[in-house]
Amino acid sequence: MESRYSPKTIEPYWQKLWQDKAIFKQYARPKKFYVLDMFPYPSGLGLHVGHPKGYIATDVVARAKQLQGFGVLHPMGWDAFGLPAEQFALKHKVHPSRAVENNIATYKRQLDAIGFTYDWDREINTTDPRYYRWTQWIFLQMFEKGLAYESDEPINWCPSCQTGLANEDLDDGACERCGTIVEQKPMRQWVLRMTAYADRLLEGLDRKELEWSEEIKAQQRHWIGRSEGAEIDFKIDGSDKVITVFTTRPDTLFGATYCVLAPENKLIDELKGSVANWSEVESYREEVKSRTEIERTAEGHEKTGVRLEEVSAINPANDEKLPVFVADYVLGHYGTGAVMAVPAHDERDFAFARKFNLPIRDVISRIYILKDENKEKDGLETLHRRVVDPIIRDKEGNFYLIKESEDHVHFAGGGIDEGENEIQALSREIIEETGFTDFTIGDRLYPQISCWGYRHTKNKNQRSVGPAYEIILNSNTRIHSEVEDGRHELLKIKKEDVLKTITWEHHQYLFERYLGGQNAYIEEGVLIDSGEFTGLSSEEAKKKITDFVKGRWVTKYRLKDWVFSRQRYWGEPIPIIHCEHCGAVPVPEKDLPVKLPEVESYAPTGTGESPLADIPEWVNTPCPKCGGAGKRETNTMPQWAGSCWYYLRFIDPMNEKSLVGGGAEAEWMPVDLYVGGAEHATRHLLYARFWHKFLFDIKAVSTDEPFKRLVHVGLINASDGRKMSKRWGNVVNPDDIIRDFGADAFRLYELFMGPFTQNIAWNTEGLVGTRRFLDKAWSVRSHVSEEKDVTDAAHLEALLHKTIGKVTEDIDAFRFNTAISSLMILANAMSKEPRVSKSCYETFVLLLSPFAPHIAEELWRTLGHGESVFLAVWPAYDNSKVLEESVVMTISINGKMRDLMTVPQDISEEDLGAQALIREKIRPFLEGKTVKKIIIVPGRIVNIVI
RNA sequence: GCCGCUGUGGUGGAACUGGUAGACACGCACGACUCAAAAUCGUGUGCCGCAAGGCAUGUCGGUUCGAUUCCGACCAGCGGUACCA
Repeated sequence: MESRYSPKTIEPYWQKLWQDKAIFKQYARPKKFYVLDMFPYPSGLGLHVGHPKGYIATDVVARAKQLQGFGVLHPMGWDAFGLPAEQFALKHKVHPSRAVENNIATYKRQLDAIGFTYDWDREINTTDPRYYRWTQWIFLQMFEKGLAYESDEPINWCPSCQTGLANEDLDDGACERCGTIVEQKPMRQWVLRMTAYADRLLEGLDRKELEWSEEIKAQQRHWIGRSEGAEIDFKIDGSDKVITVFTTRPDTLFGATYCVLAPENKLIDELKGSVANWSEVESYREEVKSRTEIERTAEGHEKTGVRLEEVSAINPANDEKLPVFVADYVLGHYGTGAVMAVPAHDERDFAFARKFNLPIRDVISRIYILKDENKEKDGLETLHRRVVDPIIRDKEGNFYLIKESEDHVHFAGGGIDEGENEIQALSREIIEETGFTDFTIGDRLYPQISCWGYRHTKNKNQRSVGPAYEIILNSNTRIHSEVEDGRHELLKIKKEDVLKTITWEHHQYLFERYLGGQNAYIEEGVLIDSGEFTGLSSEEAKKKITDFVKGRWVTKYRLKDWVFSRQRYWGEPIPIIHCEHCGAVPVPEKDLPVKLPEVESYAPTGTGESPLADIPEWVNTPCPKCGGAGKRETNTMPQWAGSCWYYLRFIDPMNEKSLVGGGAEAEWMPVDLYVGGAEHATRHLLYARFWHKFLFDIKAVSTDEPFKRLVHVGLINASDGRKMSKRWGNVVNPDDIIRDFGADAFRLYELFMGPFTQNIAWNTEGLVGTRRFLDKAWSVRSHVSEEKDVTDAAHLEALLHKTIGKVTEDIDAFRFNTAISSLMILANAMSKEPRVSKSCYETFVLLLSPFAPHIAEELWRTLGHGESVFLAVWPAYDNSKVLEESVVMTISINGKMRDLMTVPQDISEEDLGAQALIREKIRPFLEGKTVKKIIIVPGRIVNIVI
């Protein structure tokens, strides 16, 4: 054995041996474990130190699992179609296939230097025709089932990248690659009906066996954006046309005071003849069209719109005629592109109504149920009462008037009597209760509030509901009132103290909303002023009102179908032939793959057509159905297509009969552990789940969720906190780190830096720590006794077993940083011992081996083993060896640590308490105090309460 | 705005089901070795204080004998999403 640890010599040696001897192809074992990385997109820049973090983690797990007796599948491949590769090729004037080849070679060399267990016999490359043959095959299956279809809807078009994009490819309305703001461009495109799987994609997330972080699940749920609601028809007055609106709140239908159509809504064109101000409407629509999504949102949600003069919609609930507007706050692509506006209960409608001076009618009130003794009593008559409350302030708003009665403090409101309206009742109540007569009635506040409870003065249940108004006192003119009789007290309270002073909860709420300014009440509650539905809860009313107006209960999604064609060269050709007679005809399976033709120029055409369209000898081909003249589809698939199913191909990469053989598929699926960046939450992971569920439906796979456990890796940023990028000149190359510190120190450091899922800044200085640790682990080898009967000190043995437990658990839980720290503690302890037993050191080497495989293999062999350490067996944990005879206990006074005491493991509680009290450090604290209680937590703490 | 996550020494971070806050590591200081330096080894290192002791886990409250951990309100940062009816 070398006396000095030299990673440069041992690392390439063992890497070669592991490959040559196929150490990591123990596939025949009875238990399987499929561990997968999100395969890289090989860019021209090569790897930086941030990239391998996830790969190192899966490698640690793969090695540990093999030691624990599993047959482990741990493959690697390349995702290489798509714009980045094509743009790199254009810039460097090489063919994309050449560029990809070179980039892969660089990546592979860099990865191999880190020492991974990949089975390169299973390497796949999405741009290889033998691979994309099956990507095309899956597309054809979708086409057969009607899940792939052509559409002419406007799509997101990036004028700089010259291609259409899916919704998922946008970043704040801009192309996520180049930052150019996208346009809406109508063009023919292929679309995958992902919405058909929306519910199943949601459902799958709720499965118990799916071990995914809440974060990613929440992101996917949000992206799918399922909402249930009603489609309700509003007839157009004097016409047979209807406006169909979508609403999640049919319970607010009686509060609708107008309708809004999205500018894109085709119904507007149909109404052209009856719109009096057509030119105004038309110019508004033009204006909206010219503004991008970004501009629309940048305006701070300021509402704009135009009324369709002389058009009215009829509210099917009460036959009221409502004005109709066109406004861009209603989106054309969601729901039905039309809404009923209920300003009292929707923020956007509220803002629009205020701006355009439209009526606001509240039909939902918040319920307050009085507490305890004031709860409604069964079997009593229930009174329904309309009330109104004044919020009375002086001119300056310095103080507010509140009434104190019996044991409550509240606003001085009261009931509305027969024949009175709100304003009359309000005026009367103010004068009666406060005596003030010179006041102005201000804003009516939202919402009305219902207060339900038992009134013992009447021995009845009472449900009162009503609005509040702001009242401004103009002068001190007063007359005789209840206050003067001494029955009540009138309090003058400063604004900031009002909330504290009021005792009725519903009046507190009222005042809070008053302070918050006028806004819509968007929560659910109980219906008011809603005809026969008055008094129902929102929940009850939703379906009843929908039925009443013959509406349909429907489900809508935010998720859209996946725009699947790109007008670029470097992608999988879509295997379709267009024929004048037969339409879109699938390429027969026997003719797959449709190979991407070799071309001189693959730059985008600038016409919105794929460069493939310029190659007549490729495009022109007979129709497979009728034999007539046909033309190949010239659009290609998006970058994400190949990654939708690659994990299946790893299982059976050479199969020429099917994408994956059934037996092998059933043997290895699902993927037990999948590790990759969180940035793929709504694209790759959603797309792949969609394809997988489809493959499950056509019985190509046996599971309907592909990835059992998903862990997302935290990013490594540059030391300046920014992303590592050529642009900032802050990129650190793993080659340099491996040259200076060795691959093992590099692997350890990547995982030791911090919690695995957390983002963190790179710091090369930290590497000396993990390197020193390896040096120490190496030097301890010279303490190892060659004699058989040497036993370790008791504390070392206990520590060893603690470490076995800790490392085993931590690897499972992805707590690599603390696993490594516990290995450091063990190494430090061994280095202090003059003699360490061989078995102790061997166990240490085994525990270290997943993290630092090269040094572990080298040390293992010097201990006299002829076979690889990775064919050995993971050490077993013995709990009985962890317990020591004596234990250190904390003595604290009132929870504060004061002293430590070493006692035997089996000491009785009485002895413990007694001994604690007479400790030298403790006694001074007890002087002149009484000991109230002594709390003992065995093995941990004695707490003296004084 | 909404959803999710995170706030602990000079730095990265640790703390199991509420029980010694700061493990492990970096850095720094001092010492040993050396002609010297690097490397290595040893000792120390939350803050204030000579000390006894006090103060400390984003802020303010609460529960508890005892809170980084549980509860409530707030503040800050990161990520996702945003006029989705």
